[in-house]
Amino acid sequence: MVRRTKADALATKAELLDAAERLFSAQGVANTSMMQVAEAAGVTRGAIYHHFENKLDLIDSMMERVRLPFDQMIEQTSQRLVDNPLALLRARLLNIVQLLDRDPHTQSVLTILFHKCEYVDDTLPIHFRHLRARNTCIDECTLVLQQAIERGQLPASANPAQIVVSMVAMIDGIIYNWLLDPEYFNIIEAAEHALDTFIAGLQQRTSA
Amino acid sequence: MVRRTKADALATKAELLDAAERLFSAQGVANTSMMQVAEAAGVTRGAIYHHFENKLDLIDSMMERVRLPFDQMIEQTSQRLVDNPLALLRARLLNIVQLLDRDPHTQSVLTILFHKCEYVDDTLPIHFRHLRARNTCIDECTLVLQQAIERGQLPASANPAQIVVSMVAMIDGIIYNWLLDPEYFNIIEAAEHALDTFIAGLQQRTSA
DNA sequence: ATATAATCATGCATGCATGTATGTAAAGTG
DNA sequence: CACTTTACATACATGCATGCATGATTATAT
Repeated sequence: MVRRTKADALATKAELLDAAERLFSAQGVANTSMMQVAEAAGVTRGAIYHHFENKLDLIDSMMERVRLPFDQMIEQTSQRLVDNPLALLRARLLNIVQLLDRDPHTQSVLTILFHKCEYVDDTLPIHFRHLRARNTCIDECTLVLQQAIERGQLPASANPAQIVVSMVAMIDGIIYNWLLDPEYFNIIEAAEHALDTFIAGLQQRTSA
Repeated sequence: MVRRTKADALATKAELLDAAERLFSAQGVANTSMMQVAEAAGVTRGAIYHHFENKLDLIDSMMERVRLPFDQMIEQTSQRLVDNPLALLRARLLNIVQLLDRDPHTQSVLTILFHKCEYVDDTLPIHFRHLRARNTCIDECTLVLQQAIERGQLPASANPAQIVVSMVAMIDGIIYNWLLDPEYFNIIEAAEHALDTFIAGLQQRTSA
């Protein structure tokens, strides 16, 4: 087989990305060779170098396909909670783990980012995507928290930056541990319990 | 130089471990060759293979030197808080981040475990050490929480397993993010704030 | 219908990393 | 003072993985 049709080409490209996602999330990035990816996709290495410049470009394209949950959080959350900032914040953070719980692609990609990819200079563009998504998430949460303070849901003495660090760390930690062993606990229940308890603590400190 | 004295041999072995710790935490494990480690320690690769079987043995020996904070937590915490389980739990979890904040070796090793080491079959023995430490930490915290319930600090309806997942995830997330950028926030303050707020939430739910 | 360009396969060159085998000179041992 | 072992250095063999260059064949455009 040579020169398949344009639609076929797109199909093989997608299969290459699928294979990369599977292998990287299963064996690790550095531990997976281009040859393994090609074989898993049913082609040779030549096909990869036709569609992608190199390994990093392959990874980058693979990431490009999925919207990281931190990104998706912002647009997805309903607007009708705007008069209840604290509930909005809770809903948005929960949306992150809900997306992760339901979408296998997100699971694979986040597994790669958290556990199957060394954080080194070579792979910096990969992690930039991760960091950028998290930073916008942090900024967004900070804004919502300030609204919560303005509306009296939290005391004026509350430190939004400090609170956001705690809440994002909580979600990150839950995701980190759940990806290590998804059978160990239910991520939705864990996130709800953690968020609700933490928010309850914030509100108690309001009245204190 | 050939055949230095026995004391010198121990010194070079220590320098090899130091070099490995520095390079692995800076460049990643898979991205660092035995030659780089040897050069950084001022010897050749032959020296490494004399002291260690292979790369994995080198990493394992490097980990063996430090006690992971989750391990250290158990023995270190004072016993006089035994009549206040909740305070004991808080102290123990805080001890983890305090050790991390103060000890550079712990910082390097945890950086490797969290960010500079792919979680793959080849490096499984490495992560086993991490997981084992965390599991004993979880078990210990669960016990303390049950005591807190018995003493009425928490309602009988509280789910210790659920609470532990949240608290450990919180600490994990804080460590994870702090290691990414230690300048971004103060880890002690963040951990205290997160723990206190969460515990306050637990207690509020007690009275509810 | 012809020229062009796309889609991949194949082969090669190169470099790097690992592991091992061997050499060597001094330290340890009696 | 033998002579054995230790602590490394040096050298080699091997295997991969990458990147590129080229080839083959057909879709596609004009």
